[in-house]
Amino acid sequence: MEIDKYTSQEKLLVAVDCIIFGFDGKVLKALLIKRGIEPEIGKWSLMGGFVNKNESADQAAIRVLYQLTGLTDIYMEQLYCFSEVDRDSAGRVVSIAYFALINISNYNHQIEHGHEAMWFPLNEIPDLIFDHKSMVIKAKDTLKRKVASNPIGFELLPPKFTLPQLQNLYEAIYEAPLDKRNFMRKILSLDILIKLEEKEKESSRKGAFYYVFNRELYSKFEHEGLRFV
Amino acid sequence: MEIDKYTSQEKLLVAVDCIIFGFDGKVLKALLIKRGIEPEIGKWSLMGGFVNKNESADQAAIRVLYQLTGLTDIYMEQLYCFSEVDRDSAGRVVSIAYFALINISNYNHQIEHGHEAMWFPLNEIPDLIFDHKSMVIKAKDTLKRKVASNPIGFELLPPKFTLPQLQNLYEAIYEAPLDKRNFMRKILSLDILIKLEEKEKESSRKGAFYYVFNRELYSKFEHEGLRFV
DNA sequence: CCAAAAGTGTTTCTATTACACCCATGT
DNA sequence: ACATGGGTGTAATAGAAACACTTTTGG
Repeated sequence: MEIDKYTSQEKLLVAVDCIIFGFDGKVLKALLIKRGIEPEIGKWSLMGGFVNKNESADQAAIRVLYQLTGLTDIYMEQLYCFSEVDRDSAGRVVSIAYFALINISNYNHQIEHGHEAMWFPLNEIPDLIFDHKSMVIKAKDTLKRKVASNPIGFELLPPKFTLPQLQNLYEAIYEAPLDKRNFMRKILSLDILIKLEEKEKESSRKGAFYYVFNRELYSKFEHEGLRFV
Repeated sequence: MEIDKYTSQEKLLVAVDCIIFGFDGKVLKALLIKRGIEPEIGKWSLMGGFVNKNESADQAAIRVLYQLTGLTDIYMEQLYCFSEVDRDSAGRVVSIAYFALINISNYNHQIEHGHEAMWFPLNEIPDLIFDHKSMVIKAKDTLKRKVASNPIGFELLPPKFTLPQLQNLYEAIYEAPLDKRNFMRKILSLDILIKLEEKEKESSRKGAFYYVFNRELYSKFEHEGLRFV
């Protein structure tokens, strides 16, 4: 049984596309796939799929991401709805773009999923189908803006991370160097990180202390009241 | 002739809904209409309509606004795409919400358009159909955030306005009083307003100088580099 | 002459920036 | 012993916040 009292209205195909960001310690990357269906089969593309009648766009984005990468429980946020009439050369498709932030090491483990997926540094994104390039650009802008006042950068790092790692991340997002002392002071003054006794010893002889982000400490602020950079 | 190679995919109804903000000199308001179609006919609602196959969501929003108010050339921005499966009780409709900023005196002139439209102060919004209330709330949040770093507040005022009027607007949006001297200094230091010789004499005996926003002066900054408050 | 709103400066405080050396450790 | 990246403090500057009186003019 289906209710639908809006007869004689034109329906449209509705899709989701995901800009998946990852950080390898040095540069920000986006995950792309070789498109598996016509048209434009074989070209690089964002991960996407259609929204079914029984699911919301959020649910579709989560499903698509899971089907194509096997990933669950990842940070995802609606970016923008792209709806130019001719944006898809094969039909009228409205696409709701999402951006996702993932800890890149979580995905390299499960690349065996078989899809031809590949990480591209953001300044080496190849030609993409349709309007996917502008989706990536908008996602990058939005990330840059949001990361300054929301605690979402942590989503791109492992649960335990060092301050130099966090700083590298911010430098990659801003494409600008930051002062080590000022950065440390500012981040620590927010009082949302917990310092562990343990040290990361891979990338230096001295070793850098691990920290974890503490959501409880952050939630005191709630209403976007923090400046991270 | 119609191309559409994505056969066997479910299509959905796609709509736009507009949160129209106005400012009467004292309080921020939203323009609502009594819904003219079933279901929920006669209840208060945002202005909305379906997206046709041959138009983008932006175009649909502009069209809907024109059809319902007669207004053209107004500031409008995509807010968010609402797509919960049950958001519309009469069928599966994905709605792309837009917010519009208008100079309220432009619309009071043409209220003869016959639709049962009415301005409501933002803190006196009645019950609205579907998820329209959450659209209004999100629009208000977004406006609050954007107005701090983008020169969009001016869209809510007449072309010529006084600094006290501008301050009242910011106070209404922030729901907080601002210091007159600090506000004036900050706004004028941005160097994007041009002072006219003319004074507004309605609201005080002394009269307040008119200013106009100068888009050329602003465009030097471009990349969201300004803080208005 | 008075009520009502416009306009005007200075000081305090807080946040941001700039900057250079020592520390710990594995090889 | 040395090379490598981690960790630390202080001074200068700029921006934000607090604050009260004078000006204009229509009635």
